[in-house]
Amino acid sequence: MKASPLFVQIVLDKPLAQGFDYIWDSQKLGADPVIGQIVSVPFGNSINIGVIVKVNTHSGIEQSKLKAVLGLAPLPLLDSALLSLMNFASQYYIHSLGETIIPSIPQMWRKPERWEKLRLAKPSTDKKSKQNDLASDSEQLIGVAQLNPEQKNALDILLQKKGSGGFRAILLQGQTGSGKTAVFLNWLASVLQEKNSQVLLLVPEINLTPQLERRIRAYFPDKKIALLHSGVSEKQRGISWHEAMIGDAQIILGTRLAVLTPMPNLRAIVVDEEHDPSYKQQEGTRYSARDLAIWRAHDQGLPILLASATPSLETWMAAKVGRYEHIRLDSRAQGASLPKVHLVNTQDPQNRSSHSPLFTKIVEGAITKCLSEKKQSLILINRRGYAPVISCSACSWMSKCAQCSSCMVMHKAGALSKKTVLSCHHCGLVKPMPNFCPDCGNADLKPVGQGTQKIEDVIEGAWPQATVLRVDTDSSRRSKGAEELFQKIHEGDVDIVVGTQMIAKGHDYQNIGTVAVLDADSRLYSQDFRAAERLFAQLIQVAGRAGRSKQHYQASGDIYIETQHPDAAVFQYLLRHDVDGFLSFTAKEREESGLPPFSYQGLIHAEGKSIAKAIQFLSDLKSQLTERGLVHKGVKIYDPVPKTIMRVAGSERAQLLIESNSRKHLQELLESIDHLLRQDSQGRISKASRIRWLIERDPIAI
DNA sequence: AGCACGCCGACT
DNA sequence: GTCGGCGTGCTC
Repeated sequence: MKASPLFVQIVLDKPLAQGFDYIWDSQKLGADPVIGQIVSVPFGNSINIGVIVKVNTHSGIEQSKLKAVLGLAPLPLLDSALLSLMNFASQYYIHSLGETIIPSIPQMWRKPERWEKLRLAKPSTDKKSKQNDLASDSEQLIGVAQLNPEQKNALDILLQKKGSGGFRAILLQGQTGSGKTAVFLNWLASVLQEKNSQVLLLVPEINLTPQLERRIRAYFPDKKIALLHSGVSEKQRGISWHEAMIGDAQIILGTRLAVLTPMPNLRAIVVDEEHDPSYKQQEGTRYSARDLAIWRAHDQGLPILLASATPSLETWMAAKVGRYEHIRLDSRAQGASLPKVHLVNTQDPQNRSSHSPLFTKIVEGAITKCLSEKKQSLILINRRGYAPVISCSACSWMSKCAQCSSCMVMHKAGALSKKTVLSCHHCGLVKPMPNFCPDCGNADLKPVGQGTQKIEDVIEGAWPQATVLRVDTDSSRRSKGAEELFQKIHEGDVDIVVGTQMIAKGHDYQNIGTVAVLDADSRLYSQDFRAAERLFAQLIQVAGRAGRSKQHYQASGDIYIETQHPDAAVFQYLLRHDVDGFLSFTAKEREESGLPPFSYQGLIHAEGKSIAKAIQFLSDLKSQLTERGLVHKGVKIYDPVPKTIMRVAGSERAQLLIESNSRKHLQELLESIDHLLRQDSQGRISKASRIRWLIERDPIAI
C-alpha cells in the first residue's frame, strides 16, 4: 500500500456536473482505491453512495474541506467497458455521470448500512434447481430441427462469422408469428455454447408477458437467467443484477434498465420489438436503451440483433443503406395466415350502431358471428375509464382537473375506487363524482365520450349471453395483475375481451376470431410526427393477435379498424400488411420535411409556476444562444411553445425544440445550453425565474 | 437534489 | 413576540 495520502474523485447521484474529492485511507479501508469501485461517502449531512472515477495523489480542494471515504461496497468494480458506456450516456444525454450510474444500481446495493450483511451473506448456490420446475412447461420448444427453411436461413446468416471486429448490427424483420423468437433463441443458444459467455435480451415493458420468460427457461434449462424488469421484486432484482455482474448468470433478460447492467462476459445482444417506445426512458437520464445497446455492442465489438415486425424508421433506414444487415422472415411460421383487415368508415351513416356511437353494425356483426362460432373477440379502445369527460347540460362546465390542463375522467364504481369518481390521468388526482354541477347546480351531468368501462357496459347490454372481460390498468390492478386476466382468456371462459393497447402486447391468443379497434383515429390527431408510425406498429401488432392460431386448418381471423379516414396512408398500407411500403412512404415524408431520422433533435423542457414565465425563460435562452453565436448553420431553434398538456400537477410547462442536420452541431449546442443554464441555476432550477429545466436528446414525443 | 441559513408576513 | 414562507448558497 502506498504511503503518501491518496485522493479519489467520486461521482454522486446529483444533478451536479462535477465529481467530489475525498481522502482515501488505505489502512482503514483495507484496500487501494480503484476506478469503478462503489463506495459510501459523507455528503452534506447524509451518507451517499458514489463511484470512484479518478485516483490522485493531490487534490485541488482545500485540505480542511475534504472528508474521507467511509466504506466499500461488497461488489466487484464497475469494469471499464461499463464505465465507458456510462460516460457516453452521460455526455450524450447531458446528465451527470453520477445520475447516470447510480440509478442503474439496484436499490438493495445502494444502502451502505446493508453492505456488511451482504458481504457476509454466502453466495446463493441453489438457484438452478428452482428454474427447472418452470422448464417443464415446454409449450414452445423449437429446436433447430423444427425451424422452417426461412428461419434456418436466417439462423445461418446469424451464425456466419463476419470479419474480425466482432461488431454487427442486424435487423431481423418479420411479421408477428413468423418465428423471430425461435430464430434468435437458437442464435443465442449457439453463442452460449462458449463457456461462461453471457447474452443480453432486452424486451419492452414486459411485466405482462411471463410467456417469453417461460419459453426461455424451457429453452435453456441449464442456464442461469437474471431477470431485470419492473415485475421483479426489489430484492430479486438486486440478486439478479449481482449474478449478472459476477458472471454467474448467462442470460440477462430485462427491460430498458438492463442495458446498463455490468456483464463481464457479454457476447451478444438482442433487442426484441426494437421499435417499442418503452425503450426510451422518460425520467432521469432520458436514454434510449436500444440506442445504448447498439453503442455498447459497437464499443465492445459484439453482435446485436434488432427484432421487430414493424421496425422503427431509424433502424429500417440504417438497414436500407447497409449500415445494418437485414434479415427478413416473410411467412408465418406455424401455418397461421395473415388476418384480413377491414376498414370500417364511421362516417358512413349506414354503419351506425344503435348501441353506441363507437360501434358500427359491421363490427357488431363480426362479434355476433364470432360468438356463434365459439371464438373470442378482442375489442380495443385506447381510453380507460367510463367517459373521458363529464359536462353540464345547462352551463358550460366540464370536469377539468384543478391542477392540470386536462379533463378528469369518469370512472364508475368498482374500478378505481368503491364509488364513482373523477380521476385525472396526468396527476393522479381522484375526487368523488359530483351530484350537481359545481358551477350552476344543475343535476344533469352528462358523460361525454366512451372509455373501456362504458364499452364493457355496452357490450354486456348488446350480448347479454356473452362473458365479457375488461383488461386495462384499472382492472389488472384490482386482480392480482394482468397475468391472472390473461389466464382467464386462455382458459376460454371469456367470449369478449375489452381493453386498452395492453391486450395487444406480446400475448399469444389461440382462439381469436375478431379484433376490433374502436376509434383508431384518436391517436392520429396528436401533434407528434411519429403518431402514424406508432399507430401503424400497434395495429400490425393487434392484427398479429387475430391471425395467431396453432391449428393449421383454422381460418385466420379478421381485424376491423373503425376510422373516419379510411383513405389515410397508415390504414391503406395496413390493409395490405405492407410494412415496407409504409416505412418507405413515411421515410419520404420525413425527408421532405427534414424530420428525424433525416435530422437530429433536442428538446429543452421548462416548467414553473406560470406558463408565461416558462415561455419567457425559453425565449431568453433562445436569444442568448443566437447572440453568443452558438447556433451553427443547419441548426434550427423553433419558438418556445406550451406543452400539449400545459399544466400538470400545478406547474405549467413549455418546451423548445432544436433540430439539426448535424449530430455534432446539435450535441455541441446542447452542451453549451447545459453550461449556460447551469451558470444561473441551482441543480436544474434557474435562480432568477425559478424555472425547472431539462435537456432531452432524441425526444420521442414532441 | 437536499439542506441549512437567513430575512419578512400572520399567528399563538 | 415566534412559526414558517421560500430565496440563496453549498455540498468534497
